[in-house]
Amino acid sequence: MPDDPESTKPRTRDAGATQARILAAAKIEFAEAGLGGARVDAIAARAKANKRMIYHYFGSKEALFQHVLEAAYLDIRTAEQALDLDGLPPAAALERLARFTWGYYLKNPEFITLVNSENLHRARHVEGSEVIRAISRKFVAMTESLLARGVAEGVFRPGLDPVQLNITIAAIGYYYLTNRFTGAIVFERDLMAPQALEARLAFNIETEMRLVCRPDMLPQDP
Amino acid sequence: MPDDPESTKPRTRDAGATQARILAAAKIEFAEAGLGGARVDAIAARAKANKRMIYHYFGSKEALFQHVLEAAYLDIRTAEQALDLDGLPPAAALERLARFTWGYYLKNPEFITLVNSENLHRARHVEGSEVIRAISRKFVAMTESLLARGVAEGVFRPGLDPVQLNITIAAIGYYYLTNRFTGAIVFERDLMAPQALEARLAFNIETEMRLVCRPDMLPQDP
Amino acid sequence: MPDDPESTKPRTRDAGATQARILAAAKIEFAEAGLGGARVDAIAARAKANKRMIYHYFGSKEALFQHVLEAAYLDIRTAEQALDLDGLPPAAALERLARFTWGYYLKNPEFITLVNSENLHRARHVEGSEVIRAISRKFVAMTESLLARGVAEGVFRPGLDPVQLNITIAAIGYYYLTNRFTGAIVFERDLMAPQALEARLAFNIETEMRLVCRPDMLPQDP
Amino acid sequence: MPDDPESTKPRTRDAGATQARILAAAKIEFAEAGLGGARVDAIAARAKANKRMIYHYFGSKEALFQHVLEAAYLDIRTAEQALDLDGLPPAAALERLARFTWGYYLKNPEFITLVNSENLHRARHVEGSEVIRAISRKFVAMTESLLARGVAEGVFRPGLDPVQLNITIAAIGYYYLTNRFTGAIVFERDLMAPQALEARLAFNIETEMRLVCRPDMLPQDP
DNA sequence: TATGAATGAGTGTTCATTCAT
DNA sequence: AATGAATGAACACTCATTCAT
Repeated sequence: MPDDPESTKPRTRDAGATQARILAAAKIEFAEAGLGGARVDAIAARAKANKRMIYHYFGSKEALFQHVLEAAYLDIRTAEQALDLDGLPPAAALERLARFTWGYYLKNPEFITLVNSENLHRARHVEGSEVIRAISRKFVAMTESLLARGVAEGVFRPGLDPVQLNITIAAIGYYYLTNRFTGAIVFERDLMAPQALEARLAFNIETEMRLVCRPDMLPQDP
Repeated sequence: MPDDPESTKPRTRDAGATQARILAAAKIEFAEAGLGGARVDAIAARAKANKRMIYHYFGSKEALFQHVLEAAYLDIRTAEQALDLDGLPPAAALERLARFTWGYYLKNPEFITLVNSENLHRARHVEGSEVIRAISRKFVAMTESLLARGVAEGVFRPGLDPVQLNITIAAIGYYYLTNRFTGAIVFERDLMAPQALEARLAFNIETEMRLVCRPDMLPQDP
Repeated sequence: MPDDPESTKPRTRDAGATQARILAAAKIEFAEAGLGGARVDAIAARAKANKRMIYHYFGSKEALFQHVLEAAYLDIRTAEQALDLDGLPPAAALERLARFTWGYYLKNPEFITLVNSENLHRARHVEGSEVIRAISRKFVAMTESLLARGVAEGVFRPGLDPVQLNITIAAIGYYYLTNRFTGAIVFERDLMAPQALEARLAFNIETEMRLVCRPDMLPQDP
Repeated sequence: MPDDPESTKPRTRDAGATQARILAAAKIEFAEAGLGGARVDAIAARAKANKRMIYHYFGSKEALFQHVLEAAYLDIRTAEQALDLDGLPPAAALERLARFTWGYYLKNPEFITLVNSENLHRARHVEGSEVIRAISRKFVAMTESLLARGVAEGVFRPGLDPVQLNITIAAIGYYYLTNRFTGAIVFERDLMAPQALEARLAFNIETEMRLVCRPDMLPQDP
């Protein structure tokens, strides 16, 4: 039987493919229900794999969660590194980072839920991951060098802590999206309407620019 | 036997007290484990109440969760209303709101976890609460009038959306705290050290001030 | 406040009335759900009495069931004795008994369910009731004397066992009604339609007449 | 290890056998305690199966009850079809049916309790079963053709409703057996003594013959 | 007499995980 | 490599009954 890339049915005896299907299924399930709420049966069903395979390849539900988390962090950090901020003027680079972060959260909503779940469990699963530690360092370094460059060029305010900046960039997008359900009720507004998303992105960029840029380098208000 | 106010043992035959103990215990348990992870047995044990009482008074685990959520929202919104922002100059009022929000999250960490849990469940339990809807309106109105006053006095930038501002004020504190566990690993820093908390509060105030105030009204950098 | 006989609310401090309400409620609940399925809470609610009263007056759920059963047997046996079969010619008396039995089951459907429930429990609750034993003797004696009279008058066949006759009279009505739900499906017919009930009664009388009367004393078929 | 057909212990990894053991255990438990009184734990223990398997194979206690009921109806109806009434003269065929019905109830006492339980629940579980509807039709057809044949041969009375006849045949056996416990008290007689059973069967046949046969075709009384 | 609070043992059901093939 | 059967511990929830007033 020839390879059928369209099919979602298990290609019998293809270890790599089975693992990939399980990981993909687990990402969805964990994102929808959290670590505690996720069901191993549901993951197996979604992956069109035998439940036993999950244990064969990953050992336990928690270990699988760890794998999923690691992959998630790897994915966002890799995409960030590909932004090539160095090739842009500092202010433009900052905006690109801001847009990317927002866009990534929007396109990968599981990332947010996974991180929330992991924090509910006090980062137990991420703690031992050397991979995550390594890529995180590069992530901070990226903002650090961007800030330094901006200051050197006289565009950014000096003295800003790159960690605080990173946290803030993440926060203003992440919070809006993770709390979109209660937010819709508290603020009586459809926070996910296209216009609303656009407005939030603009507001976030404004926030970041005013935080980072020297006031005299800001575009004038109309 | 005289009243023993110190005792956590059930004061027999006191319906109100039992309900209160159950609610308090539930808040802790739900905050620690989320809705799905919370155990009714654990809540009963913590409340030093019989499990049956939970069902007697609240009907179900989910209904109890709803009660806890409602109480949580009521608490923060009530405290906000007590801030008396109207009695302060706009910038000072904004700072007070910023400090309060940060302080409330710090002192009531369950609030954050409860809200996270509710959003994992798509705000299903908060949806029908007219109480929450009502107090939320007053909350938005408060910021709205603060913004208007600041603009009128020439201190704040015009055109700011009070909802976006509220979200941002919440976001930059909430995110830092809810993700403090993964954050500690990603940023290789103890985010909960007293100094770190102080620094974050200062950074947040700075962020908000620059966002809201007219640049010429900001204190000069050294 | 004057007595309000219409009210179903408990007349405070009226022991007899409370007991009666509890018994009535229990009869309905036991009939609907059986001994095992009946809920003490439901009985209390239906009786608009405090649950504690059930235990005060009857001691336990099972004891209450026993009371209900005893009352039920007493009721049907008393009504039977009031038929005054002796005042009628034998064949007419037999028909009256047949009609009464059918009518009683129809008007008191709980009786059937109670008896079923008691038999599921191997007559444990009825076993010790001297009342039931006593009235039962009179019940059998009634048929016995009817049969004897019919034989003496040359209308009934000799040698019939009054116990078998009693059982048969009960059976052909009781079975039809207790199994009316599965019966409706098996026989694809609405067994409870007025016409169907009439037809069954006629069929039962026919069965009993042919069983008891001498063939030559039967009305000729058309 | 060789097959041990004597053993009631689970032959490991045999799905069909496990299902069969569960069904058999459930039949006994449901018959003894009714649907409500039956305990899933008890069924599992009796079946020497893990409780989880009951849910794996049958989904729920109620679904299991439905399976048991369906099997019970299938069993009696299949046995009836095997009676080959067509091969006998009408009166003999009627007697064979009467003897079979009585014998089946005696040998399968669970059947009666299951049907009682199902009627307590208003035939909820049997309602949707197309299987039961189909075999029931054949059952009625059987008596229908027997009656027609008997009339054609001049042995049976014309105009008898086969449904009423079926109900009566069932009733006079079923009622005697299902109410044997209260019956023993009411009639102060051991209704299950071998002689008593024999006498009842004879009485029932007599009842049915007199009901169905033309009076002149009945054997003369001594 | 009457009440509502409280309880412990149990219900049906679910789950992550392991076994046998 | 892959599968479906099997398990035991737990889980949310229920119930008859008793306690305190």
